[in-house]
Amino acid sequence: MSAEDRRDQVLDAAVAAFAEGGYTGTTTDQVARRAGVSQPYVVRMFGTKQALFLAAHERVMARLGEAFAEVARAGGDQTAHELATAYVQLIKDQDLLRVMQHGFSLGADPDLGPAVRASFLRVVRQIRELTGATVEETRDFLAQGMLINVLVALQLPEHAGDDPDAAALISCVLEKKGF
Amino acid sequence: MSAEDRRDQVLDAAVAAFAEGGYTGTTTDQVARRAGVSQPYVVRMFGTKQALFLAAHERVMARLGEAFAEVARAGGDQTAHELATAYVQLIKDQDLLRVMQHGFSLGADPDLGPAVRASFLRVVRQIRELTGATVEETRDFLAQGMLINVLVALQLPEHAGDDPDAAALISCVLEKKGF
DNA sequence: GTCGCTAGTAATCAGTCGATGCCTTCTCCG
DNA sequence: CGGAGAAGGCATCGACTGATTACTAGCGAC
Repeated sequence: MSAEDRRDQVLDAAVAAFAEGGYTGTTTDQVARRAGVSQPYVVRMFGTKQALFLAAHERVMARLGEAFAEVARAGGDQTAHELATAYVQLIKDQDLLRVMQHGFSLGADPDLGPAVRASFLRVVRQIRELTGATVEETRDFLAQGMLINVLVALQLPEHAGDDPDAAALISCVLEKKGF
Repeated sequence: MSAEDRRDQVLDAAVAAFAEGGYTGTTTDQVARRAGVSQPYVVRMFGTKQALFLAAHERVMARLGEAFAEVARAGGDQTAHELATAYVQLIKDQDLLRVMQHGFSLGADPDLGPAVRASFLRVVRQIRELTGATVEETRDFLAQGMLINVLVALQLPEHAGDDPDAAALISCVLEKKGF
């Protein structure tokens, strides 16, 4: 297999593996097994585990950026609401959301922190440019997104049956967004 | 030292240690060193590392609940806004926020997931009871809180100088809340 | 005084993890 | 054919980690 195809394959595996387990909770061997290659090969392909995580995280954030850009190309008139719907659709692949969420927890890491900050700000800037929203509107948009992140990361939708309050909150947050 | 005092001391150390590093990224030895005791003692005191994290997480969420309850006792008339201010004041101790944030990423863990879900829902229920807010108002309140969590976890306030967009977002989110 | 209980440590074990070095296999080009 | 380079695995190392066991010092009761 060509190096580039293999790299993509390993990155897909890395996203899935890091989604459950996070950075420190995932081993390079788990990534390797998912990708069907050996653990040393994964390490050497990216140099270090840090670089592997950053590449996976970068891929996730890039995918989010592409999804938003596509909404803009479609060119509706309620861009903010359409972005929200696109976001909810995208994160039906919970792996994306989980890797992003784990990234948020790495802000204090001296090596990974700057990279995750940059990715986050890139998306924030993109949202503002696409919607032309005010800072306050951007804030509210982001806030809803972060709440969605937490609810899904907590697996509350899966456990909504256990708790009526949880069910009410979830349907309220995700209503009319096609979750 | 009495067992209870020592336990409190270790729990404080655990909150600080887990705040940076998260669950998998923190060793029981790091907790022990912070508390000034030996690593085996920490493990035996709580049985397992999981139980130690749960106790630390529980303490953090309990502290949050107490802060909210105190606002209710003070008995203002703009409870929601006062809760928000109390929240921002409380999480000036960033360790609390970080442990909470790390907890959110553990929702998929079969052992820790149910506990962090329960703690989260307990706080949600408390907010609704204290403010008498509608589900939508509760959602918006929570959403702002989750955005604050992410911004602080990303250490964006510390790095606001690097990026004008970041600075605008932060001041917008935390304005009038005394951060 | 010594017995028993509590707080706490030192030593150590068995497993795990990221990383490195060396070998093999395949393919393409001359 | 032959060799050079790329793809990829195997063996292994050194450090780390959670947990267990055995031991010691202090202290109140009888």
